[in-house]
Amino acid sequence: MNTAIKDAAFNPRDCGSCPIRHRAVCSRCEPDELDRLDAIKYYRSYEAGQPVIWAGDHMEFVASVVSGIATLSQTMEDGRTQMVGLLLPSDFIGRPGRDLAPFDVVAVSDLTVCCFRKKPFEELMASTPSIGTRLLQMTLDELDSAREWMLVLGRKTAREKIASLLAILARRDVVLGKTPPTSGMSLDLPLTREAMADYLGLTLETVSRQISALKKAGVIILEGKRHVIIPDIEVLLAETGDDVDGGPLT
Amino acid sequence: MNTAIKDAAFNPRDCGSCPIRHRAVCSRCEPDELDRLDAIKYYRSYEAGQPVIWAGDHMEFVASVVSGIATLSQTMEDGRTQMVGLLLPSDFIGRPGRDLAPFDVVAVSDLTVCCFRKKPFEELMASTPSIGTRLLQMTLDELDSAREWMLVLGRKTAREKIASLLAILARRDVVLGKTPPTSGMSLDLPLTREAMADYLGLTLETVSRQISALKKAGVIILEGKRHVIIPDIEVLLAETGDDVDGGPLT
DNA sequence: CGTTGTCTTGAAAGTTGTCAATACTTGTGG
DNA sequence: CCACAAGTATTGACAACTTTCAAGACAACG
Repeated sequence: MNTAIKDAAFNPRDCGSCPIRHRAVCSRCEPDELDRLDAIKYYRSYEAGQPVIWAGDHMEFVASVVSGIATLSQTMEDGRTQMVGLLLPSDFIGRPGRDLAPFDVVAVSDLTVCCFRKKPFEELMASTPSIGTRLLQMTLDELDSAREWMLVLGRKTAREKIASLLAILARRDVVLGKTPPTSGMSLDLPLTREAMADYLGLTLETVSRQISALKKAGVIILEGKRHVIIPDIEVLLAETGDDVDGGPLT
Repeated sequence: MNTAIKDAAFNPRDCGSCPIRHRAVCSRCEPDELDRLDAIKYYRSYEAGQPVIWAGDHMEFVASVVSGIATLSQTMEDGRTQMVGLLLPSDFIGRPGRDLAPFDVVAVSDLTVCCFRKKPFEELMASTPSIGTRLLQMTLDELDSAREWMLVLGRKTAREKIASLLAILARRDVVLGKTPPTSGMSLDLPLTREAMADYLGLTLETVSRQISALKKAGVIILEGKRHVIIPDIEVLLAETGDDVDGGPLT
């Protein structure tokens, strides 16, 4: 709750100071296009744990994640759930041209999103190629990572799954400049054991056991439950089962 | 091989008679736009089993599947492979704006594709909104189905996976008008047991056993190895583990 | 008619899930 | 300030499911 207020510290009316200005769906817009987007945008915040959208809901808006983390997931009748996406700042929520949400979206941390009413956004997109082009690029990237995740879900062992998740989180922190890709780097887990299990297609007990196993093997060091130190990044990458040619974390 | 020749029976220079004209990436093009696409297109055929692209290759073209079936898949160093897409007529291969292929593409039946050299296609896309718009729509659809498949891979049992695959194939035949969605409908499996296993994240032995189990339970009837009769479609859908509200095969 | 690729089935082993008990952390209220 | 409750995480024992290894059936093809 405090976080949400703090995160809204930039001027919510000024796209120029927006922290996701250069990566979100609007990143290719010219100043005049940005003005038109500005006219239909509004911010919305959710507390950690709150639902943003339920599968089957009518979507009245599309949105960009400004700060915080949300998950995209699917739940079966008997309660089994599978996460199908992790939404980080600059990621896009919703789909122009469809009005029923196919998946649940839940805030896992305090979350602020920049919403656009769907109808005006669709009209704007039709007249503004730079939005559609950027959205296509983002969607193709997401499709590639969904397909990479299918390999993890379908073919990797529990231990490889955990190592893969840690490697992904490490790579993301490096890309965002949070830490250099050195040995000895550390990272915070943004997810509970249960959320990790939902991401990886495992039970939370198996997640816990495999994290303990990686700790016992010296691949990672735990500080508390959520902070991980990686003594040797290459050792971690070797545990993912992936090809490691072409250098680490590229 | 005969198939490839037969499939090329329509005039390959006339987009008007193209069997995927109304569903492929070009489906929204006006006649003049089609002429420009026409100028950079060429057909290419592959025999069943042949590779179309290897992961890591430079992509010199993008393409639409005209006839036949191809798979998109990923292989680990030790040989474990996961299929991440099934490419059917009208599906798009390749990605504007990237020149290394992220996945292997293999023809599983005789295959004919309509290729566009990548550079000219990208230029044309920049000046022809109807292509980009259609490609965005197709990519969003593929992303949704990739995410649905993540639930299958991560959370379903072997039996549910087989039932889900059969349900998908049945739904596709209904949508294409090959058969009405009646009880007693039948379908041909376009994949070997091994390819099904790669799609479902199973071994081919488990695929075989679960097909036998569904047969023994009366959910399906086998005629030969590749032809399936579905006595009661709702019984099959119940085996998928999915919610079946809202009518079958919708 | 043998070869090859595909498919089925069995038995044993291994991995992961299930059920259960316990510990740790945090926040609330007495 | 302490006690308690709730949420989160760890660990053990056992069960269940899927894989692995192996043998053999079946069909297509030269």
